[in-house]
Amino acid sequence: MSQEHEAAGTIEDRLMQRFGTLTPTERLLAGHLTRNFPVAGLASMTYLAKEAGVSTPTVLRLVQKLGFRGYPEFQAQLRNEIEARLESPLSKHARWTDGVPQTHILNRFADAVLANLTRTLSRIDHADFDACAEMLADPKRRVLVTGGRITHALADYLVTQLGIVRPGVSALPSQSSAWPSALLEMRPGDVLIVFDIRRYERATLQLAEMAAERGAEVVLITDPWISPISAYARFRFAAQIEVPSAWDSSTALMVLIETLLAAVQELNWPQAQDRMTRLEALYERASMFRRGKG
Amino acid sequence: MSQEHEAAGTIEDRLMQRFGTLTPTERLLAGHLTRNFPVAGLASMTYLAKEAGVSTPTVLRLVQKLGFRGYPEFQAQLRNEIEARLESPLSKHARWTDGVPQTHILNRFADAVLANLTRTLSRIDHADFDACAEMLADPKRRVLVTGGRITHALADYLVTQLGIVRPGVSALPSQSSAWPSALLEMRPGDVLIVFDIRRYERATLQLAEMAAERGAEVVLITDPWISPISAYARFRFAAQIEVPSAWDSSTALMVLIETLLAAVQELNWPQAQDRMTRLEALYERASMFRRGKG
DNA sequence: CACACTCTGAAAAATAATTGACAGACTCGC
DNA sequence: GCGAGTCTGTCAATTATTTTTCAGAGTGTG
Repeated sequence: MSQEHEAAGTIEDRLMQRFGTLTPTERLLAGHLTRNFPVAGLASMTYLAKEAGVSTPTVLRLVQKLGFRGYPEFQAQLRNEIEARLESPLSKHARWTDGVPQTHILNRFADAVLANLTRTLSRIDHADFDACAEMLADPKRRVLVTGGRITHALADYLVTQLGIVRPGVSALPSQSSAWPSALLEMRPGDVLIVFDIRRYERATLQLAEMAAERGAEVVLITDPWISPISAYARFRFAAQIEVPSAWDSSTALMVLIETLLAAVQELNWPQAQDRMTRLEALYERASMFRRGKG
Repeated sequence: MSQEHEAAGTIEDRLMQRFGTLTPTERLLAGHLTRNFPVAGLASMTYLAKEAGVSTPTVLRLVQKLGFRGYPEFQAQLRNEIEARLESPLSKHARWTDGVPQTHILNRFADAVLANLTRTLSRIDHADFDACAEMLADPKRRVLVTGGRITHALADYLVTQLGIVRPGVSALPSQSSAWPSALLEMRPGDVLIVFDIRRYERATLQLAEMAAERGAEVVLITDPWISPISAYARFRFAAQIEVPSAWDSSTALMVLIETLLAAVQELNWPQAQDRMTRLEALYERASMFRRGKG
């Protein structure tokens, strides 16, 4: 069903719906607005314009594109929405999808994921975390990543993103028959990142063992039951993975990955930035891009 | 810092605290303010005065008794409080890793991710969501999945997991040169799931367009700025992706995927369960074949 | 009942915000 | 390259809002 919600809808909806039709500067503003929603819109137009880095007429034009006659009308609507939001049971999950019973899969799942995340994050030993990030930021070490049946997609993601920030990152081949030759190339001080959850695979364990023997630093990303690889790991991070389904959630793993990535990126920002701009240029040249800002 | 703000605390607290020292008309105003807190305070002083049935100087005097230099300062403080209140209760900072400054990347990132998640989940149109899950649960439709430079890992994850639950799921080849032949095989009613965020790629847009022309149902998973593919999509889901880093977070996308997976799995649980046990058995045999584990 | 005092709102003055008109900058198609 | 068209900020006019001033109304006291 459904693209008829055009005319009305909440301000947030309208912003998203019309984002495509906005001009570059207006997108700048729309971005700022959604990022700091809704409070940013409560300030005066002048202030909002300054914060977003645009001029006041741009603010006015955007607001008019959203269907309001003027800024005051926009603010009135915004206040109404805030009122509605604040009045609904604000303690619990009032922010999940309204109009759906609490037993709907959406709500049950959202609850579980949120709980997983808070637990996972609060369990991180920050000293370990910092040390691990520092190790991963060292460009002299090469980094190999491997995952299991389910987690290989996450390993892949990590390789892609970490590979943007620093050189020498690669994925281990997916067939374990090809691992020995990869191990042979490994130097002491190199890093092996292993994803290993539930159904721990024996081949992965052996891989970690051999890597550790060859002097590689093993980083283990696992579940709360802790893979046996832990024995060979210099760093280990456990993510909560249980959700109301027959399989395990990878969301907390994803957050772990991204948090590490953020830390590594922050640690050697100059190089990372340099790599990113160069990479960007290469991509730019390689394919035709839509115009527009990121 | 010399003088004011001796009375700290939230505006509501201050109102209560000083209620006793107020004059009759000021109490009228204070009552109105607490009854319609906090939205009443966001309007202009003139409007607020009229609503409360007092004059504008009275408003100003009350606000000054509360310790503010003027009405604008009062409103700024009010906005801050609203912002704090609108933040997810879960992102109350106390939960994150203690002993680390709030500015540590771990905390900043955790905050951002949590906010993204609540935003993303609360934004899902549940009717759309249900309809989409039902469509994906239909075993007669084949499902193709494709992603971009960064999102291909997510597409991969979706294929792996959805492929466990139902038959006929595959990833589109990664080179766009191989897409035409894949399109040729597509039948009306088949589903194309497209991940498309920021830097929207032109080739992906064309793919979606052609698929839609051939009668395929397009499901778009995108960012808040909404990929232009939206025009061809039967269903579209937007995930918040901004985090304190130079790249975009995929966590919210991951949650979207998993929530959909959970819904699909729930919809045809018997078949899914059957497939899962059979698959399990196959993996068991395969690993024994490789030299087994206990 | 006058006096001192406080409280209150009307109106004016000061300040800030909103909006429209315009012109330079930029992009795109040719 | 060049013109048509679009975008965007500067500026000024208009409008609204905040703040000050001040006089009258209310209150309680001696």
